Amino acid sequence: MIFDNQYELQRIEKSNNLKTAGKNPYPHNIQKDTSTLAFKQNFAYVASAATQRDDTVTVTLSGRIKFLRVMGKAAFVKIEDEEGLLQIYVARDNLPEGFYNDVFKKMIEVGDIITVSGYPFLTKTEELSLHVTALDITTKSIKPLPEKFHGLQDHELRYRQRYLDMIMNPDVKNIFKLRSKIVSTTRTFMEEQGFLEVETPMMHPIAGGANARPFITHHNALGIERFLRIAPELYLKRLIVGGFEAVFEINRNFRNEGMDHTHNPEFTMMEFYWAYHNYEDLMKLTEDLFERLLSELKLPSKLPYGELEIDYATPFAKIKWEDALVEIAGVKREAVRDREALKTFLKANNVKFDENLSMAKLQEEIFDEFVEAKLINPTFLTHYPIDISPLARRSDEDPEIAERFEFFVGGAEIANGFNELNDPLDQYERFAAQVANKADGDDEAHEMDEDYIQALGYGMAPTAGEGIGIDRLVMILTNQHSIRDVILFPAMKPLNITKKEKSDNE
RNA sequence: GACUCGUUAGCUCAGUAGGUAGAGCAUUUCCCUUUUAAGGAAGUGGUCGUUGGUUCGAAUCCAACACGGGUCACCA
Repeated sequence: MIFDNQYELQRIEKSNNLKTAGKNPYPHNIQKDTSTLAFKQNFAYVASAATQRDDTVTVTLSGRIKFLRVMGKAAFVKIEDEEGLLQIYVARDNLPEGFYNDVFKKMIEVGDIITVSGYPFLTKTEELSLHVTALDITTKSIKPLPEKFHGLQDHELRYRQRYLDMIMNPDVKNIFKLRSKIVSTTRTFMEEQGFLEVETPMMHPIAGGANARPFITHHNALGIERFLRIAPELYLKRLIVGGFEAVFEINRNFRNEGMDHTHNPEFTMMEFYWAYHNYEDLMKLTEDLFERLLSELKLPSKLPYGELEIDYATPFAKIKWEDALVEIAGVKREAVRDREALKTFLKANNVKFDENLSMAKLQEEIFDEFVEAKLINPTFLTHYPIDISPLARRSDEDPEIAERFEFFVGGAEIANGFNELNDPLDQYERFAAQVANKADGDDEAHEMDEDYIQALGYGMAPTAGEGIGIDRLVMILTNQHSIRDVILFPAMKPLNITKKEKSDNE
């Protein structure tokens, strides 16, 4: 039996007693005609009424019992629905003979969902409450709730049992309401800009579009392996080849890598591709999106993020990659394109690195170590080295530079965009180089995607594309510092995994 | 993956010269018809994360493992 502790057994007995008393502990077709919030709004006038009540009206609402204070022949109960708490007053003499003592006190308890009818009144302490004239069980809870004052604190339980977290910490619901609003606002905004929302495969024959290790799954009928997508990029660009000129997708990506406060194995990204536009247009669109989000969410332009304050006033700052290394990291201007000088800089700052790294990778080490965390206000980094931008178009002015930007807020990467490489031969060679890297042991290097090359062979209009991490976007806008606090059911290790199961998988 | 801290009643937490476990809330019984973590009285409730080891004796000391938090690494 899954419910076998003493509290659960007691509650099951109460549930059975309800049945014996002719009351279904799980009835359906509940007719409620108001909510806790509407009750408080609609009956505020009771406070100024002479009798401090209005017993000419009767309303019905449902909620979960969060507090129960029985004082002999009367009780105060706080019930909670989606919108909040409401106090109800239950007195013996207002209920059918015997109901209060035999049913209410014996069979109904904290955690149960009840439906009550009654009229509004003001208590001695001037709290607008419902004076109950009818009360019934709506859903019997056979699991006791955590302690009412401290609630549920344990992070592990909060993530594993999000439903319980939501019951005990109702504020978490606000984060997910905001998340929903952010996604729907983003979707509406993109559609208004003329983008078409599309859905591309989640199961890929080749995991491409990013450098990351994929999850592998199996197709039984075909007897082949599939990879959960690490990015939708290559499919979306096939659609540009096919003739759509502005597409976007908001959906999940899967990366088989470590988990921490900014990484969940499945995460939500918006990617969009815009033909006949360039990455400057993307940056403008990103600014416009943020302005829209702040106004839609009714947020001021300066938002707290932990100890920081982030100023979202547009236009956002722009800084070139090499300038950031010089001005923020403190690399000497003449050293920026000098491999040996970059190594000297890294050594002088006690950064461990691989001596064989290319110049761009050395720059990246410096960037990651000394620049990224300092990009607090929204900032576009531009003029990336081509060497660390395998899918981006080469600059016409400087072949070492990619027409690309990354967007940082609060010291974290939020978006990445660039002019797409549409030269099929150049793309073929870059894939070939990645394949060589893979052969040398880089298990995150791209594989050759011949169909994608074929697609580019037909000609992809000049296109700019961008990916925005939705989870991180939600984090910075809601002042949450763990990705697990913006994902309803974050990935957790399984409990009770046996050693055998584990060794079987190794 | 590394380091580190944690895991004790349903929940929040105490608990070492090593001597078969405590509080508050919850729960059970009783009192109480305007409470606000209601109050008063008396009870029930625990494989002290798991498995081994040291010991006459382990929640406590040791080891391994599991899960979680934090930091780092990985993640353009």
